[in-house]
Amino acid sequence: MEMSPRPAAKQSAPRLTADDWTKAALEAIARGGLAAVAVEPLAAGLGATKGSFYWHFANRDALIEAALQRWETHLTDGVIALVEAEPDPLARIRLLIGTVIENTARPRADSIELGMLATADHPHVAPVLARVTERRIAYTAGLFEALGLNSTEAHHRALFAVSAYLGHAQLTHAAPQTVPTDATHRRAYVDRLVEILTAP
Amino acid sequence: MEMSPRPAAKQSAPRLTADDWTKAALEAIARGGLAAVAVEPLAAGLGATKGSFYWHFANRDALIEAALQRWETHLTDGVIALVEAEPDPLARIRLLIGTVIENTARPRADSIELGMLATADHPHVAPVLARVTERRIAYTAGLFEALGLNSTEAHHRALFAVSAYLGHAQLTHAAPQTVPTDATHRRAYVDRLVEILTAP
DNA sequence: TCATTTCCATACGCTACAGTACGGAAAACT
DNA sequence: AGTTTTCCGTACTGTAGCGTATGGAAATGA
Repeated sequence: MEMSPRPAAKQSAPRLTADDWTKAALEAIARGGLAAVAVEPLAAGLGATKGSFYWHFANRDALIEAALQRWETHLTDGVIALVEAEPDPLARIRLLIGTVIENTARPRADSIELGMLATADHPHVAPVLARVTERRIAYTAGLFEALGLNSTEAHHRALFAVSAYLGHAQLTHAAPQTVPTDATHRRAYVDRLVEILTAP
Repeated sequence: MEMSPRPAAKQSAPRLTADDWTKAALEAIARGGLAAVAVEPLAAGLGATKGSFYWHFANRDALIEAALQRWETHLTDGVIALVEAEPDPLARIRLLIGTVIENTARPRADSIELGMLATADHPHVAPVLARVTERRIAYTAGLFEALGLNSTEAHHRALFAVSAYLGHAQLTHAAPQTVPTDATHRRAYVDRLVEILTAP
C-alpha cells in the first residue's frame, strides 16, 4: 500500500536534530505524560529509528531533561510579554487570567502542563515544576500588590488565582462538559472569576 | 536476617481477598498513578505472588475497574454525611471547603485523586472522573443556590470552588513550599478563600 | 575524487511485567 | 479421615521498551 519509497511519516528532511527529538518529546508529554516519552515509538513517529536517537542523546533521561528545560525556558515568555505590555495593574490581572484560562495562542500549553503535573513526582520533573509554580505565584502576587493589597493578602489571592488556573485546566481535561463551552458563556465565566479574584 | 519464618511483609493473614487487592491497587494509584498498578509489584507488597492475583481477577484491567468502582462509591460518603449534618447553608459551604482543603479525616484521598487525574485519559478512568466531577459541581452549585444565588451564578461559583480544590491539591503536590504550612496560616488562608467564594 | 566526519539503520541482549499452565497446600464440607 | 473446593506458588511464554554494537550511507571538506 505504500505509494512512495520516501520517509513515510511527515515529509520532513531525512536528517534530524536534537531539537526535533526534544519537540517530539514535549508533544508526547502533552499526549500521554512522561510515560509516552518512549524512544522507539517517538522514532517511529519521526520516521526514524533508535539509531538516530542514541546519536543525539545519551539516553532517555537526557531527552527528558532537555524537554523539561525547553519547556521551563520557553514557557511563560509569550504570556509575560503580553501582560507586561499592559500598563494598568487591574487590566494586567484581567489579561493574565483571561489569557491563561481562555487559552488563546497557547494551543498545547495546557496539555503539556497537565502531562507534567501527571508526573510531578518524577525526580527531574519535580524541581522544574516547583520553580515554575513558585515563579508564577510570585509574579501573580506582585500584580495583586500593585493593586494595593498587602503582601499576605496578595499571596493568598495569587494562590487562589493559580489554583483556579490549575483546577480549571484539570476540569477542562477531566470533565469538559461541566465547563462553559461556547465563547460567550466562557467569557462571562472568566469575567466573573476575575471579578471575584480582584474584589476588594 | 529474617527473624521469623512467617509471611514477611505485613502480618496479615496468608489468604487474600479480592478486596485486599483492590485496596492495594488504590494505594498504588495514590503513590504512582495507574502505572503503579502492576500485578507483580503489588503481589510482592502483599507478600504473595501472581498466582493469587489471577485467581481473584481475570486480569489487570479487572483490578483497575474494581479499584475505580470502589473509589467512586466510597469517595464522597464521609464528606457528604458530614456536610449534610450541618443545617445552615453558609456553614455547609464553609465546612465542605474547609474539610476538603484542610483534609481532615481523608488521609490519602487527595493522593488517590491526583493519581486519577494523572491518568484522566485512560478509557476506564475518564468516565468515572467525569461522573465524580460532575456530581461534585452539581452538589456544590446546590449549596450556593441554597444561599440565594441564581443558578448561573451558583454554577460559576461551584466551578470556581471545585477548581480551587483541584488546583490546591496540585499545588500542594507540585510546589508544597508555596502553600501555607502551619495550621494557623492555613486556617487563615482557607477562611479567606471561603469568604471570597461566598462573597455576595 | 577520495577521505573524514556526521548521522542513522539493523541486529542484538536485557529487564519488567502481563498472562497461562499446572501442581499442590490449606480450608471447608461430609 | 477422606474428599472437594478454595486459594496460591512456581515455572513458563510473550511483548515492549531501554540501551549497545557495528556497518554503512550521506554530507563535508581536502
